[in-house]
Amino acid sequence: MKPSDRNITTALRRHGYKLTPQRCAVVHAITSSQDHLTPTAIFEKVSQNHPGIGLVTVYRTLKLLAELELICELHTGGNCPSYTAGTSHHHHHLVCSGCGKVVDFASPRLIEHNVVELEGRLSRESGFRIDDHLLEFTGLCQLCQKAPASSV
Amino acid sequence: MKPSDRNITTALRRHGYKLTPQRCAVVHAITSSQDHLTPTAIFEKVSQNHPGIGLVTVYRTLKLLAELELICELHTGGNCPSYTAGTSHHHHHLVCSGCGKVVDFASPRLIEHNVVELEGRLSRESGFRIDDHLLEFTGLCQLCQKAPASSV
DNA sequence: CTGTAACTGATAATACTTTTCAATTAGCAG
DNA sequence: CTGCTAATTGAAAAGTATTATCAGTTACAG
Ligand SMILES: [Mn+2]
Ligand SMILES: [Mn+2]
Ligand SMILES: [Zn+2]
Ligand SMILES: [Zn+2]
Repeated sequence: MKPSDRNITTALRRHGYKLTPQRCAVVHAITSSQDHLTPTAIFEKVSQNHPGIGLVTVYRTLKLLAELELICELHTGGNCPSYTAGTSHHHHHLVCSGCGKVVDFASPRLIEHNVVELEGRLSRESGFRIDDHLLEFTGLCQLCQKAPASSV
Repeated sequence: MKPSDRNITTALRRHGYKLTPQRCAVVHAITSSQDHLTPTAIFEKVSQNHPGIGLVTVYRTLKLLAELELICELHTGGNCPSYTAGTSHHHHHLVCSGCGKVVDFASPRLIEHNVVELEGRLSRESGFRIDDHLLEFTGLCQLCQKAPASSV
């Protein structure tokens, strides 16, 4: 077991969760890759050394690890696609993680300027051709701060 | 038909698409709301004045309008959830819209500083309690710039 | 060891989106 | 105005992703 694995597994134990071979396998699949992996990709990776593991268990473990913030989950969990008019002007989003409400805002020129500069640097370093950027804030809207989240 | 509707419908015609009542209804549902609406919400809204419309048609129309960039689609279409180790340090993402590859990067202190300032302002203006932010660039990785996208 | 609550995996259920295809229709030519 | 035709629609089915149920198994505290 690699040290990076141990960090996570001991954290699991510390939180009172049992250390099953399945959970260890999922952790190892994640720590042993540089990439962001989809649940299915992780399942396939785990299945090699641990045939018979259920995809369900992979989902459960990922959810658990992400909740404990032991792994990085990409994309704000929110209900993914939603649509609105007025795509014309470049803008960004403030998303309520309670009810899903979205507020559009324009980011100040200063930030946009810095971001464009950063785009240039990242592009040079990574070889990506960068087309667009997205600045997104997540939090709780006024209503959801009071009431416990009422979901969409 | 509101002027904002007309903008979109004439654009549709200009691109050679037929102007069906269903499409007009979907466009109107979107332009007549301030919010970002999910496909289902749009379907329900349209169904009121246009019972019998198929959910399929709503999906088709949304896809069309988004492709023509006549409406704003929230969240980078990408295959939503993916996981990686090392959530400890705050970082951001560079995502390939061709193959889904994700590169992590730390944004420069200058940007983080500006963003925190912006958070304060947005919070005051909107009443949101802001918990986190996400800066995401989308583009094409080196491979996908050559080969036509090979999907995940 | 033993007991038990936590955990697993097969299955089913749910949810969301796309495909298929026969019937309908928008919009053009005449 | 017709009449034609390719585009479009909607019902149904299929595909895909995720979650719930539940009987059997297992990690681990005592
Ligand atoms: Mn928007
Ligand atoms: Mn990451
Ligand atoms: Zn809210
Ligand atoms: Zn790529």
